[in-house]
Amino acid sequence: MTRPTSISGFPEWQPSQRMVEQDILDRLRSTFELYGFAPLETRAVEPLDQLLRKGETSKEVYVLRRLQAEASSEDDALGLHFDLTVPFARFVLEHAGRLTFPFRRYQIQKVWRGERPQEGRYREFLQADIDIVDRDTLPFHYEVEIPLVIGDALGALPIPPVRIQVNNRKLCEGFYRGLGLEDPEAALRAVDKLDKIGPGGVADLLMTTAGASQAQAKACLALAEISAPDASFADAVAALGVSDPLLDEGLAELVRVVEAAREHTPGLLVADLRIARGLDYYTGTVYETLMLGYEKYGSICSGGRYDNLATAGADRFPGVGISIGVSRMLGLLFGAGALAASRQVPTCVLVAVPNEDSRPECERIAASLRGRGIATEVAPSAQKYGKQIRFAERRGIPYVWFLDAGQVRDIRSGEQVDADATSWTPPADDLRPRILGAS
RNA sequence: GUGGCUGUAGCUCAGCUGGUAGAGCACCGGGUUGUGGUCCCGGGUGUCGUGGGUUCAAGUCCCAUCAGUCACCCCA
Repeated sequence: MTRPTSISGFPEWQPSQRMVEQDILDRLRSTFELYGFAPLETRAVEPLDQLLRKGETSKEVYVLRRLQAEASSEDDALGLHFDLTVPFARFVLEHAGRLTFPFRRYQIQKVWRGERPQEGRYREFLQADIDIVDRDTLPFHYEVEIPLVIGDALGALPIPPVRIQVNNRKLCEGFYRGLGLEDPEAALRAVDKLDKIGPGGVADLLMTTAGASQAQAKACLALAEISAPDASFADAVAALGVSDPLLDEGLAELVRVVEAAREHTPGLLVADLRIARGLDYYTGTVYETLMLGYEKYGSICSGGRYDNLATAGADRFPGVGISIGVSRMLGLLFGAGALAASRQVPTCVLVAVPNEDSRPECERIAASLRGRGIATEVAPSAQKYGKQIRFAERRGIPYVWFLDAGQVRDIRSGEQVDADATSWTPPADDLRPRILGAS
């Protein structure tokens, strides 16, 4: 049989990496719950029409089909969800009667997209998503809160510092409207490419795809180039001399987001009027997040305000949410050698086995340590002690227990002390694997 | 999904214009009838991504495919 190989876009971490991931998920969960978000898991599949409802390109959705199924009815076709926001919107509509609003939930699950994989881009990946929805109307202050939660959540991780870039759809659309542009959506898409194709490229695109005149393109670019860590961006926008009610509304909102973040975590957030976001369902604040030093990898966490995602008949559930690309974040940092676990296994203590007759006694030692929360395993065979120490060393297990000597050895320092299995405790730092990264 | 680049040992790589594979590190065994990491001696551990083709002969040339990566697209 030929050796199996990996499948493009479906990453599998090594156990030591999975320990890092689990640690990170624990911390995210902890922060989310600290803010009162309730856990939710939705099924992996949604009806295809639900998934494609919001203009998603159908090509990137994996469709579910049984091997034996006849190539027939596409009405009941199922697809794997490509994000957690759309399934959540469906869940809210379906269970609105049982939920209390405003409803805030976090959801950490795999999602699937049929895109061409690259570094940090996968076909199966993990997202950690938070959303707040309310019935009929959603107070604006939740758009202020979301980036603060994320700032805390990411700030508690052993990753480089992050910068959340924020913009507001109302601001952009109001500006474009005030400018007299026909197609604000096209203008947004063009402006979004500023980093990639530069001002000249964006100007061309604005004129060819958004029907902008040279003057209008110039104004759009001037807007897009505005960026500030505080409310000063509002003056810069005002100086462009465009007036529109929606623009004013967006400006006021963005000022509130920026100022609140400045108080909560200075340096966390910056108003960046080039941020557009491809998704068309955003209607207010939009967020993107870069890791400092890893800007070229793009956003690891994005989201925004949406007003029409969870809507059915007269029921409207506007929401705001953001999603951390856990797999992307980890993949990039693993690849850069910027994140690792201090050992390959959870084991803290290896009990050396002097001879097989003593194995039961070794197991008793191990049980005693485990009983006090110390991860312990017993050596696989009664080899020479050197070999057993090596077994521990190769896995990064910090301590080896010697039954006959009644001692435990820190194999990193070589320090060996008398120890009693009913009372010995390792330093807190050694109890579990440490995560080595930029924290 | 479209196009480009890459694919040799666990890792980093060498292998010229075709002549059945090498280095460093890692790893394994021994020196050390039992407390490792230094040192000494010994060991290549490999379907040259995979499958075809050309050839007397393919790691090397051709085709396909898979995987990785980059750009487009899109986005976490």
